[in-house]
Amino acid sequence: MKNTLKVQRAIKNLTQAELAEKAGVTRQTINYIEIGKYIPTTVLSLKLAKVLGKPVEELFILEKGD
Amino acid sequence: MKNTLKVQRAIKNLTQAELAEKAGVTRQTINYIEIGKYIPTTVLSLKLAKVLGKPVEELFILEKGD
DNA sequence: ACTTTTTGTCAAATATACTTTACTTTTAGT
DNA sequence: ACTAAAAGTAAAGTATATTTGACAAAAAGT
Repeated sequence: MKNTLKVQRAIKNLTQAELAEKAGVTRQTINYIEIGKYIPTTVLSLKLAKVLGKPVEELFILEKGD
Repeated sequence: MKNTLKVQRAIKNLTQAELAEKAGVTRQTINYIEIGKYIPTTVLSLKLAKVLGKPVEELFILEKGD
């Protein structure tokens, strides 16, 4: 699964730390998700979608292997 | 977080086992998610959304405590 | 009532999300 | 070049998602 977090963050002009705070997780969690090391739970992806103003499907995209 | 899986399954006339198979997980996983015992990963909720033909936000809804 | 399908549940094992703390590297601003 | 902010990374610990196998309860079909 790939994601567009970096771009969406840029659009909203948010740092990883700021996004983390708004989503209620740590900065490292956001960093790892952005890099693809972690797959977030659905609760977290819904929160990120809410904060970033985009549907989950625009933030996270399934890939071949998934 | 609450979910509408049971209703969506009914609309598509799918058993838990059938939905599980289409999503590539076990029947127990679907059962636990439906009952609220498990929060699925984003990969799984995207797959469920795909199979059920509804956006993630319609299948899973954030609640107060989340 | 009987049988079959579907759903609920449990326990043990494995994988991985998330936290905390801390340090390094990169980027941006002056 | 210097400084500060932002992003990347890592290890250890905790929590929880998912699997497997198996059985009980409930629902549906005949």
